[in-house]
Amino acid sequence: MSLRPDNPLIVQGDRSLMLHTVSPVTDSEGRAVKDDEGQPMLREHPRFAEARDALSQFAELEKSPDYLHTYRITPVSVWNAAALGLDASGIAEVLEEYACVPVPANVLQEIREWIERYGVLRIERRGEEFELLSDEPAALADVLGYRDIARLVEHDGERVIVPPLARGTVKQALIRIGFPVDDRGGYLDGDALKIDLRERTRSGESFAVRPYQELAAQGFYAGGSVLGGNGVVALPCGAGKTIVGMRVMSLVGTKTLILTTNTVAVHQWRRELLDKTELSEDQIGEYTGEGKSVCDVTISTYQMLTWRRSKSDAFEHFGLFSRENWGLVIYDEVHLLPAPVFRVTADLQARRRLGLTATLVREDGKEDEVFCLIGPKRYDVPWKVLEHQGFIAPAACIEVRVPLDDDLRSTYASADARGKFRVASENPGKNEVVGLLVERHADGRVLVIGQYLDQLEALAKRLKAPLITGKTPHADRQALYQAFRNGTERLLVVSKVGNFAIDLPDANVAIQVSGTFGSRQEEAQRLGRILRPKSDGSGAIFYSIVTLGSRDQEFAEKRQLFLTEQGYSYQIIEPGHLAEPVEPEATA
DNA sequence: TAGACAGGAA
DNA sequence: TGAAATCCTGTCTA
Repeated sequence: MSLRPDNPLIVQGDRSLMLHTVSPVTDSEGRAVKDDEGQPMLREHPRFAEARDALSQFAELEKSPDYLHTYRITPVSVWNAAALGLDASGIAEVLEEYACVPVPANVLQEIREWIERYGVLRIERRGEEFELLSDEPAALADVLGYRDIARLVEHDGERVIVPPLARGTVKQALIRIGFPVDDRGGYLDGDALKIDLRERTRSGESFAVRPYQELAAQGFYAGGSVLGGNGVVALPCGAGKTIVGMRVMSLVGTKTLILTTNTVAVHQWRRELLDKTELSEDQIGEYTGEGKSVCDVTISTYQMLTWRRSKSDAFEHFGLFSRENWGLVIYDEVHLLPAPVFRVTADLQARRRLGLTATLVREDGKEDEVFCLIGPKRYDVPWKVLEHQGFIAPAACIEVRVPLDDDLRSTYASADARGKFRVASENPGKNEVVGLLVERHADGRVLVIGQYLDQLEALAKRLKAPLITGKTPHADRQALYQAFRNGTERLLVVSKVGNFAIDLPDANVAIQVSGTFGSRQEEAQRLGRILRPKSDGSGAIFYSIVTLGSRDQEFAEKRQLFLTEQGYSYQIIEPGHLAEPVEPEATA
């Protein structure tokens, strides 16, 4: 391969990828154009966007400073790509298509080895037994050399039998040594249950599954074959993951257990199912602290399942998994799945399992557990694609960098690492900026979102706006959200309660004043709050306010990674420029 | 019998 | 890295 200097990508020998976001502007004779100060003029690299979209299929964005984005290729990122049908030569083609210098041969070799490992080992059903198989006897012998593997399986010298209850544990142990198993062991069908979607919702609106929702459901179901039936569907907030869940339920047609993060989500699922399926009230049960009814479709929370009287006791409600002959388990917000649920899920490998999430990334690095216990990624679609199709609102992301006052600077300097983060996060200078932004969007529906209660209380007071935190009783929250929806309240200050499960369709401005260390998925959830398409097709604006040159700013960069990967770019503006108007982008 | 609240867990 | 939110159960009051 020759040098192609016009391309944006450099593939390095350590499997990191560097992608240029800009290129110099040249005149008709190919000379770099300089600006007034003699600096070369830059524009977005013409191949940047397509390269980014291609890379996101199999690589993870690691850093995204202005001019140069760094990606990393990891085993799990490659295996997820493999499960979607991408092969080593496909990945190599993408890398070579966009690289400006030759792609190191060792990288291509490593990718090939990883990909080939996916499927080297298979679990298949033989009669009543599950067998671990490989077309390469050497590979099988190799993994049996690990004591952790050997003690889990029964090896009679010829066949390797996986005890049904060890199916998940074996897969976990194998992925840890770098062998993701292609589990074709199939499923128990569960008790049949006819679940039809309605063409008109109970509230009377016409209802149809959107094309991408149908593709996601079919991608998971795989025609009912052992090639599907497990795995994860990743869609942005507001893109209707619940509907994908329902469509899968109607395809599988069986008693279903749905697990969610909190009781609000439990109620939402039930409401949605009643609204859009033919299931009746007495077929859908809620199994929570408020009431424990087990029906054909039962919705519960992760905490319910992982509750125990004390540390040494058994999990009290695990029985729910065997109370009914479930044929499908749906894991809502699968990126938040707690560790003990992994353990139960390991025993559930004979049931179909669907994970739903906006961001497959976990901050605890347990992507490999999701991969082998729930399953590989079956479907995702870049957020920007749904934006172009009008299913989510276009959004502009803006970072405002606020300096720290002199008197706080010494407090900051003398604080330890975590103290620094807190001081910078709660920088009172931010409050003034929030004030300006709220004035600027006087006609908007504005959410101010933050992490620290003191800071939020001060802001609520200053803005004369209602504050919603974990302490706010549920009835009061409902009332405030309702007031926001019908327009009597146009400004709400919310704590972490605002991260999940609140449906505020008309919110079009979010102002983030502080966030969890470097949580990518939190940033995504928060942007998600304003992505519901607006009735007039207008766009949304997401402001992230950070303290200039502080740890706050460093963590903000990390938080932005997922959204950058999805094609959002953060425009940086100084507080002094807030007087200039910023118009939301209109839908193209 | 419902609601409010405390306590512990992860 | 830590703060905040959540959940569940159990107990108390009315």
